[in-house]
Amino acid sequence: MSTSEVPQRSDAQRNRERILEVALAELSRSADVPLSAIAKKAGVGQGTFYRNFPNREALVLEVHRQEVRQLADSAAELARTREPDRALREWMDDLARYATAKAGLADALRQATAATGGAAKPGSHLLLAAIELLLNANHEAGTIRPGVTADDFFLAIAGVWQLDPRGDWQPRAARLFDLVMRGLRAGAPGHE
Amino acid sequence: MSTSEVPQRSDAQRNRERILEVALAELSRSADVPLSAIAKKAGVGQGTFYRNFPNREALVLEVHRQEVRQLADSAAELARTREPDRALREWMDDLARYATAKAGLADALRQATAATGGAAKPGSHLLLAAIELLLNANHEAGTIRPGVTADDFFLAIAGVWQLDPRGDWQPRAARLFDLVMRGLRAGAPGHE
DNA sequence: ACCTGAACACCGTTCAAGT
DNA sequence: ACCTGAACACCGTTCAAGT
Repeated sequence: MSTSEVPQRSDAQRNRERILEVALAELSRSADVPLSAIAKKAGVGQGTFYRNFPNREALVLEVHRQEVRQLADSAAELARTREPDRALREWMDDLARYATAKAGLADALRQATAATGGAAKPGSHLLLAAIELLLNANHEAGTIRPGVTADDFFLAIAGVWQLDPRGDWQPRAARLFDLVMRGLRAGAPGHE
Repeated sequence: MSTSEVPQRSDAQRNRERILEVALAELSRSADVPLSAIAKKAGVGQGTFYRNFPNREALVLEVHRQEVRQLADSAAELARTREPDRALREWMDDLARYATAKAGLADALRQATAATGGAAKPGSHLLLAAIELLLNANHEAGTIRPGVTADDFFLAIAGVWQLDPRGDWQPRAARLFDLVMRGLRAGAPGHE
């Protein structure tokens, strides 16, 4: 989709990039920065902002899409270069870092998708596919029980979105992941 | 606090109750109903609304407090009347029903508390204490491993807030709870 | 003591005018 | 083709005037 667009004028392209850059930084901090503040920091007028993103939701979804892609890439990379169980744990740690560093973005996404009644989150398919790589490697290695879907797993670690970025979230995250891993290992061939 | 207030004029009291009633219904549906719509449906002017709740956050927190109290009561009741493991599971089902029936409220709460940088959610202490009753009963019965705190447990089932109220959430919730229970049982004295 | 609704501020979104 | 900023609509919050 967005890769097959007509080439833009270079100044227009730079405007779009600057908006996204500023939006990522601002939304990570807080879900309710005014769009006018983002436009101003990016050095563009309101009109230019709305030319690129027709509304708040479109902006949030695009920022989210980029971030999710990185998480997916990271999962694929870990699945390729680490032992299965180590890969899974490291990716969970990545996710916890992401969820706490960009808590505002998660809120913004929830608001944006809730408003329209449920615009599918872009890239979630990509992310689930990458998680599946991690899970499959573990299934094959016998480190976790079969029959656990990427969706199951993602739901089980959803607690990361609840962690308080300003607090001492690391030990809470660690305890969550330990509990989930225990649940995944229970009944695995290479276990018990 | 709010129980030791000066008695209100009865019409004022009824106004407050009506506002809360309408707010619960509206916020359950969607987190971003205008406060003016709530005031209108409750049949009061803006001023009366703001006399009772100085801002959006105050309203959301109060509605949330009432709902959380019910969830806590339900946990205590189940802990008293059911076998430990059965009680825990039924309460999780309650929670899933709550989270899907009142999804908007959960969003509203997140927005309200995020806005002020982190107003403590009222009643969460109450809720965690009630969860502890459920967990302790299970620890004593040997149905789950010791060393799991109410906080751990609540984080592990946080996926309920991710369930789509318009979709087929029951099976997803069931799979989540099964996975969490497996994690809790692993290493329990009465197991393995 | 409590109520109402008009008034004000702020943010999302649009659009006329410019290059 | 793209940009700017003023203008408009809507919602949160306040407040003067009423009972």
